[in-house]
Amino acid sequence: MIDLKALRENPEAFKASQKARGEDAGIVDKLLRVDDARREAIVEFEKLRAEQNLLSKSVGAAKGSEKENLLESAKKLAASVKAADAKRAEAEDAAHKAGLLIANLIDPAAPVGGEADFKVIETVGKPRDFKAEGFAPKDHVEIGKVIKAIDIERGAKVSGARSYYLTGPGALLELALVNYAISLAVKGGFIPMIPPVLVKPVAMEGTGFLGQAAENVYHLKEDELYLAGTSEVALAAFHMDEILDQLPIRYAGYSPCFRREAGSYGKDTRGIIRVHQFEKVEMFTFCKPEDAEAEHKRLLNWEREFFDSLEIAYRVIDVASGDLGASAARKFDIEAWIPTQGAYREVTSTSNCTQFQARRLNIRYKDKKGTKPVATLNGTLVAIPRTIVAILENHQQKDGSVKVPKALIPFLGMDTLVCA
RNA sequence: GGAGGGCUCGCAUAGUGGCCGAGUGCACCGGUCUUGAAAACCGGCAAGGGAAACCUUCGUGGGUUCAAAUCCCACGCCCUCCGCCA
Repeated sequence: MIDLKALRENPEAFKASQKARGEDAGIVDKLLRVDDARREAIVEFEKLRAEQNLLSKSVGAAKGSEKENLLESAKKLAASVKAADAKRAEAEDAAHKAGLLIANLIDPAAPVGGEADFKVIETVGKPRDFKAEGFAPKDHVEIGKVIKAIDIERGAKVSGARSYYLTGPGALLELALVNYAISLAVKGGFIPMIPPVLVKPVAMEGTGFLGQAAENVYHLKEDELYLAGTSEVALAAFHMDEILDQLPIRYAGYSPCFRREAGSYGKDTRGIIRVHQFEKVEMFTFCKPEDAEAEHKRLLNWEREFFDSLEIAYRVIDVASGDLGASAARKFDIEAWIPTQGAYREVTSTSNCTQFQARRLNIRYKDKKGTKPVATLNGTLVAIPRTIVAILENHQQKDGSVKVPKALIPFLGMDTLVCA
């Protein structure tokens, strides 16, 4: 939810933000109108209600025929109070619904444009030169078969397209990555969490996933629950309706993630780059709004450290306005080099959601001036399938085996994944 | 799935139709006293909207009533017992 006061004071900023996202700017004016109507209805109702409260009190004190007379007018008043209340409820509902449609105000520092208009902030490491080493790299599907780490055929047989089994070394690799990521997170002061992934509409809506992103969410109609696409949902909602007194609070959530991948037909159909279910360790921070920007950099740095230690070339991009989620004011992605694609591909993503989610979820803190929504931020520490892709492809050797990056060896218990 | 008990301002509780937005204790914050602390005493202390008057909120949503924390209905959550499953 955006700040309605800020909207009233500067609607142009919100229109510009909507435009930069490639979304409807007209809903800004519409929201202003319904918000006016809402406030009018509230004033009208409160006026009548105050009158009724007064009158009611005098009824209790009165006696005899005076009481009869008072009762008479009180009854009439009760009817108009009821009507005004209904009108108020309707106006509030309309304003609330209109409010939910507007995405978070974009950080003016974010590059404006579509998916392709990102800015490269930094490129780290050099893509490995397989030509110089004298062999052509295999893609992760092939390597996965050779070392028996990934079984996509059987994944499709059992669960359909975009499903897979991690087998033997693949399964061990996931566990090692998760343990490594969690150990780093704990060292960094994050509280590790294993959150529910089955969540209520309020959590989904509060984190901004029921707008534009709704088609990518699994919905269990029978139970009116959703399968979350990221533990961000349950971590954000953890403190719903609370007033937090020590900030920042940092959690590292480990959970499965579910994505319908609607509208991505034909994209990344090979391998495990884009799948319906995967595990992820996600960082999540609640902090003061004024600390959010610095915290965003911190989350990015933790992501960077993680990828540095996997010895994989990557770049960091500043995601363009048109490619931001509804909740994000700004987003940085890490893209790892994928040799067989000759391209950098997204492996992590960190978003500054400013006070947008906290306003919807009613998560606040107190300072001298009053109670205000906190800021929330999230960032991927490790998303398993894409990280496995990056490791297998970047660390493959001529003989078909895969070298394990040093940092991961203690967690995996071996330094090479060999051909089965 | 069945039976019962509960849900009030951080915690514990009081409150069975108007004097209740709501008392008390603990915790917390400020002050007096003290070398300092404790104790004692005094004051403050739920949230939201509003410039204010005032309005809203006693799990949630409906209803009855001039008036609901209080009466009625539905739902949610927690606890106990039974059944079922592990």
